[in-house]
Amino acid sequence: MAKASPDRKPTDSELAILAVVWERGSATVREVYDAISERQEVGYTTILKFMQIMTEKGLLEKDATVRPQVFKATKPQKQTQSMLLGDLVDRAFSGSPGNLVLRALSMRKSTPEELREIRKMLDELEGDKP
Amino acid sequence: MAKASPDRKPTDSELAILAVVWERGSATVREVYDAISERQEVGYTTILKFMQIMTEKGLLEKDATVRPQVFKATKPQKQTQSMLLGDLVDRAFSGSPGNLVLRALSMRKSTPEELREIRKMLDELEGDKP
DNA sequence: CTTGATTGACGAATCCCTTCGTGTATTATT
DNA sequence: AATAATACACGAAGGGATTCGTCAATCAAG
Repeated sequence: MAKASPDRKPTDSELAILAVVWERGSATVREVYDAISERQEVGYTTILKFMQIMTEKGLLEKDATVRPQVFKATKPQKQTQSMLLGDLVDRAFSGSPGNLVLRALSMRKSTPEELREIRKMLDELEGDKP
Repeated sequence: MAKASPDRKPTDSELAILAVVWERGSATVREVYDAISERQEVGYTTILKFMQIMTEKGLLEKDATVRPQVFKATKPQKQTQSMLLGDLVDRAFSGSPGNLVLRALSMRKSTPEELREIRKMLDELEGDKP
């Protein structure tokens, strides 16, 4: 069988598209275009081309049986997030996730609920080690 | 005066070089080359070219008065880390740092000391809000 | 069934990252 | 000082990411 691209990291532009698809579960080219063009000046065919390439790469898959064909992500958001994070940790944080977490927290943008969530996660992690 | 690139995000290769420079405080081309070529097959002139371009971009600055010229980073590591993190949060985590932190923690690679550090940071953040 | 508007496929142009080859300047050694 | 080794500058090639223009296919109205 033909080997696709061995799990490359999506580019910034590709991530922008993935974000829309993840949020909606699935999306047509026009839906993605509408969402992105709110923030950036970009052409419809540009988005289309990207989504075609992403389909070739295996980042998206399309259902061509329906007319405005709908795309969905082949990999769940969480998995891609983990990959991206691991990459950043290795490359910019000396392989230390804790290091990264500290810096992320110091950005002071987390809501109280999030902080509570994080604390709960900490409890689990530490309780894990009796 | 000529406007440099307005704080672009360093590429992966540039980050690899920055990592070496940050760790040493400053470094010559050969030092960076030695460090990186331990892990990757790469040419000396390739590293040199990168460091020249990075100097043009303003990522590095060099002291050319000494003979094996020494380079150092123009921006502190923490600042670049924050930029990279903010970028990733916006692009892949819906702008929610807490979201990112949770996922980073779930990677289970943090040491107990790091977890303690993180808890301390949490305490500060929550205490901050009387 | 025509016609106008969307949608989809393709190819080409451009830009920037990445990688080296080559030639020159500088330092070290004898 | 002569020669070898190292360091530096410059330019150019290769490739992938981006961006669009163009044209064919499909759909919605009338």
